[in-house]
Amino acid sequence: MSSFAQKLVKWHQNYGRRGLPWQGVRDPYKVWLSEIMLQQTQVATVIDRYQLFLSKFPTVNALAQAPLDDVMALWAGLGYYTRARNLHACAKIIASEFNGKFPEEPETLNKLPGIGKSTARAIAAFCFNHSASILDANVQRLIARVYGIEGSLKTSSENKKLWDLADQLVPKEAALMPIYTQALMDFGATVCKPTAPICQNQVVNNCVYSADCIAFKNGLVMQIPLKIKKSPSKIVVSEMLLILSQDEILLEKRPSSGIWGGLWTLPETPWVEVKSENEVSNTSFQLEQFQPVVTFTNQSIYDEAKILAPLKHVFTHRTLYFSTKVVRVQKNMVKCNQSCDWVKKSDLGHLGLPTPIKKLLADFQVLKRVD
DNA sequence: CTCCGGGACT
DNA sequence: AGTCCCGGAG
Repeated sequence: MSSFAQKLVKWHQNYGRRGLPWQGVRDPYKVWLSEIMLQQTQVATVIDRYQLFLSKFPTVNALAQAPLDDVMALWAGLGYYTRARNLHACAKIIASEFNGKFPEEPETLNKLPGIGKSTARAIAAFCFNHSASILDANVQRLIARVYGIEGSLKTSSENKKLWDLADQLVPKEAALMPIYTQALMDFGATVCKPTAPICQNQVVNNCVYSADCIAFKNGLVMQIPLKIKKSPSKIVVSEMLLILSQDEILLEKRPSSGIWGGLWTLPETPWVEVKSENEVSNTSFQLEQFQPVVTFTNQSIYDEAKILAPLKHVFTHRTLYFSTKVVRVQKNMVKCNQSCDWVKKSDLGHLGLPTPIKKLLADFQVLKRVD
């Protein structure tokens, strides 16, 4: 075994994370689900949702047969909703084309929707002892530091270098692949962290790679991996309508792609870009901007509605400010198109709602708080 | 409050 | 290179 893998596995025996519900699991369905959830999402957030998801959809066939809306509802709040749509699409393919059994080769897994190269290898390693390395952000950071790779990890040459190194470091015994792969993830998450890695602690630096790590020996740990400047996010403004009639609320189903794709939101105007935060409060909207989705039989219903102060929500590279008009109506005072539906307040829990909308409805006591 | 981290897809 | 969200850290 390479000394790298040896050290890592030994470290994991003593200090690896314990008690996570997907650890030690070899069932490809469960491993796949956990890996997709853990993409871009922290462990603490995933734990409960993973259990909930499995209790609702115990098998890949159960997931494949579920309506997409049910899957979206269960995913709501996790973010990156393309993952949920791909998850459902992938389950259908596994059920129909693979007889409900996940393929074992990373190359085959990688062709399925939502399963990239690294996730494919994680599934293959955990479930089938496949001897190929994962390369998620944790592993990239670890290898880049140990080998002192100072340039951008995004360039194709540096990226290839990382994959090559990662594969060279894999243990020879295939039976060690599950534990080694888990160890890679744990080490990046708890020792070779993006901020405050263990080796930067002046008192106790017990990192097993300190003697080998080029970044550590050259004092470059915090410079690696090179952080790319992100382009400033645009500021957009919108207005939403909280339309209530008795125990029902009017919601709009968003198109399946784009922001909050496939989720249910309040009817809203198109998002208007403004140049600075100052312009947010003096951006005004008109009833016509809700067409063709929603209109009222009487203009005054809109004009006289109470308006709530703008709320802020930050995306990767959009910052949204949305104000909300609250309208209480009879249903026949509203005209809406196909993308809208009246939903009973008691049914809101079954729908996929974006986090800020959920929060707004909870604050407005339309939706009962879940936490 | 602001900032930052984290894969797949196009 | 740009598009997708959220929660935790600071």
